[in-house]
Amino acid sequence: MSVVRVRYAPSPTGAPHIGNLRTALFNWLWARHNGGKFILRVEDTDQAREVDNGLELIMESLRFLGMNWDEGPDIGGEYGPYHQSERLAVYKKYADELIDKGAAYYCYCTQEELTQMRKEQEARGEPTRYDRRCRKLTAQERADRQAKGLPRVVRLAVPLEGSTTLPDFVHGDITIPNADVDDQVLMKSDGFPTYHMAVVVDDHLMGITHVMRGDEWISSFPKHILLYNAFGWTPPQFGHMPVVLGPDKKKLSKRHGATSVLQFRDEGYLVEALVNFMALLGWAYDGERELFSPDELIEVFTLDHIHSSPAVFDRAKLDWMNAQHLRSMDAQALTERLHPFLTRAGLTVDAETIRELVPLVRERIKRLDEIAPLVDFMFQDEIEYDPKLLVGNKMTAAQSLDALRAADEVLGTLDSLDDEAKIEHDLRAAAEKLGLKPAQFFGVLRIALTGKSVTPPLAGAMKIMGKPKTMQRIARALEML
RNA sequence: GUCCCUAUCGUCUAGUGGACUAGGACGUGGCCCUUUCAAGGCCAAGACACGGGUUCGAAUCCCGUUAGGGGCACCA
Repeated sequence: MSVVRVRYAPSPTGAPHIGNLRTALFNWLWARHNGGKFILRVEDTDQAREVDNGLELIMESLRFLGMNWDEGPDIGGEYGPYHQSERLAVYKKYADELIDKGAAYYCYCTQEELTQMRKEQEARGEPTRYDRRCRKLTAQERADRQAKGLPRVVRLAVPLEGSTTLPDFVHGDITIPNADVDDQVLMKSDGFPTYHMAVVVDDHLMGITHVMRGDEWISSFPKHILLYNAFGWTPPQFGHMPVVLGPDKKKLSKRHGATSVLQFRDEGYLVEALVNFMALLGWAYDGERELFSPDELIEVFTLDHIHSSPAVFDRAKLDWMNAQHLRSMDAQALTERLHPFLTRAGLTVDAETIRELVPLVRERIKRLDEIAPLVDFMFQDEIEYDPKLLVGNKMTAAQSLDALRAADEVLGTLDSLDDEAKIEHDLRAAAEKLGLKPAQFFGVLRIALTGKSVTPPLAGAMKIMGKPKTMQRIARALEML
């Protein structure tokens, strides 16, 4: 069996969104599953649409997701160059070959002629397509135009009869009458190839074995197969991936909020979760198991389970999945991931302390960025809160006072607050002695210590804050009561 | 308009003619646990778009209908 070679071939028009990257992921998984090659190629044949840092954003997204490539514009490879704009001579050569074979022809129609033609077709209620007038040019007419040096494009001479069968491993074979296929432009008048020309030539030259691309390409699929036929090349295996939709069932776009993985990364989603989630968008293992590490995905990913219908991107499930990965993650790794999110929130916390924070927060956050508001009180010098909160529901000020005094006394006798189990035990005993429910007792203490009604467990928090800060907060609360 | 693709719980999906009174997960509701919040456990509601065939038998095959989506560029 020949080695699997797949590619991700985006055009550098901005940060790739989840939909594009999901397709890239399928390619990458397939390459890794087979020990094959994953190639990054830049489809920059439209100068007008290009964005300056487009390629950089694409590479950054891929790197973040851990999708490493074996050949690409930055690292080269034996099939380079990997920028289509640097392969112009190659396309020219193959276009000439098609002309020589009679499988393509020069077209001298101007933009104006074409729009005029389409307008008339529309008026007559006909499908809009090139009417092949230049294909019908006589040798004399052709020579005349050539002599005048008129701008020209190269068009594919689609067979007038018959039909073409498009082999697709996700949709199954699709057969299209050739009469429905337009004489597509292959080479633009500026010497650049169109997507159709470049993709076929490059996939063939680069030895691509499987093409997985978005569903939106299926309508130009016939042109591609026809081109392979015209060249006498064997096409790679094709699979068109279902599109990813937003919650409104429309194709995912910026309108739906975050769509770039870079944004997701900044919001505190884990690579592991993002990869896991994207893999399950249009692909399933067995319908039962759905939590996978990237390595596990590589192992179990196969083409036969790719869906043919579109999938809606469900943020709630991503959140759940992120939380799952957060919990199963190694403590040290989680510590490292959490660090920047604390720093960014203005909290200076050393790695050792974050390590202690991990068991306190890992089951309470769904995203990394949720850590700061959860633990900030431990690192601030002063906390602000409404003293009224010190008296809980169904409690009197006297009871709160008793609770805080008891806590002050219990904690005060301890050398340090390092023994969480002991603290908890002693505090519970104190509550019982006062005839207070744990919820009431700890509720008051929680406000005194944190200023919030929702926090991680108190014993763990006190341990991290240390005795002086803890005692000082209780004292301050006592003053306010 | 025309060509093409798609159609199982709200969402992601399992299902490839009989094991389907259609399974799992997210979400939702309830209960349990509980130091708040989570997490966890248990339970519940919830789907084969519609209509025709084919077949002893259809979520599964075929044909229509409907509804979504995509294309119809010297854009990818």
